[in-house]
Amino acid sequence: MRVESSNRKIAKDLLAHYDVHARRLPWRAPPGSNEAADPYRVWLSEIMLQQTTVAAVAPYFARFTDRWPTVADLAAADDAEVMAAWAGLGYYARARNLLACARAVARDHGGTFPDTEQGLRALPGVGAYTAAAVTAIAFRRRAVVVDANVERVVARLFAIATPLPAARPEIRAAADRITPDARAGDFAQAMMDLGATLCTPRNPACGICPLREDCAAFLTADPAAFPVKAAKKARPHRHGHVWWIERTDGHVWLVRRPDKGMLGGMRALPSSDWSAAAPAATPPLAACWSALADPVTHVFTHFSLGLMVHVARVNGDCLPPGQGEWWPLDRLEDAGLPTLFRRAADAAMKETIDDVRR
DNA sequence: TAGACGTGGAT
DNA sequence: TATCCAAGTCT
Repeated sequence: MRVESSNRKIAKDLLAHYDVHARRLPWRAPPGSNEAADPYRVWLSEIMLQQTTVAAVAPYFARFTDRWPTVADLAAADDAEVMAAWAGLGYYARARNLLACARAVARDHGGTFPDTEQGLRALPGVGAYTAAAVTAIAFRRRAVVVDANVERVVARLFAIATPLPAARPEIRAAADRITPDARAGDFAQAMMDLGATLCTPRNPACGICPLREDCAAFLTADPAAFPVKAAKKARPHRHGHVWWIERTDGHVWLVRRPDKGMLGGMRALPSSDWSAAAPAATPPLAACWSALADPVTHVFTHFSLGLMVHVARVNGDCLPPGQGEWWPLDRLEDAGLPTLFRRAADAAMKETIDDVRR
């Protein structure tokens, strides 16, 4: 009985704090308003926010909802336009699944999102977290929403010493116990706001935390030590080559990467495989190639990469092998290149300018 | 189930 | 500069 009331107190304290301090975000209904959140906007925001900060998402969310205001609009969109609009946000499988999901909703669900976790979970790109979040936030049904914020807050509230990821079942059970029957969506967003603003990974602001007196970790010497995490592996380095083929009339040769694998489905510069041992430089076509002095480097989640940039200028008769397109240099931003290739392009174009100066 | 899968900001 | 990390999902 005491435990149960303690769990209720956590939700009560947190919701009271949320009613005053909720962040105003473009995909949220205004605070205090009783208007229902649009499932399309909630879903879109949840996909964009996966492993991605609010600050990074905000401009993309604005552009997407402006250009495709409804799930039907998005379902009818051109693949290449959606992929280009996603460029720079990362984890491009999300964009491919976003389109597949919108089309599934349009085709199989009459343009209306399923309103249960099970129904949502069956959609492409919708996992346990997103299904629960949309259920709770957009449809105002009880669901246990567990993301990295909730994991951290819960691990601290109950001083869970089991390291992640083994602690997941324990954390989920605890999250279930403190999730209220009413306002589960607000509760989930309140937990995430708390994790993002006060109960942060480092230097948590325990002094002003509304759950301070409910928190077991606060009673320890180092609340930030929770959640305990397993050690990480070192990040390997890979090497490769990238080819800047510029036509004298101001176009560059772009290809589309295969749907599977790194940067799948995105426009790109032609490049070699990326491997631990530096591969030999075998250009895609015969031309007068010059290599830039410094490689373009980029750090991905599971490896870092250095690409040698090779530049060639060719005449209008040239046609590189394989699938690709000549893209006008003066609107290269519209090509939607992932950051790695955008940097390689910047380096190649800077070199070209330096050449002209010489 | 552990690894693949991007990016940029904070420290 | 190096490391961590953010509203995870898929295989």
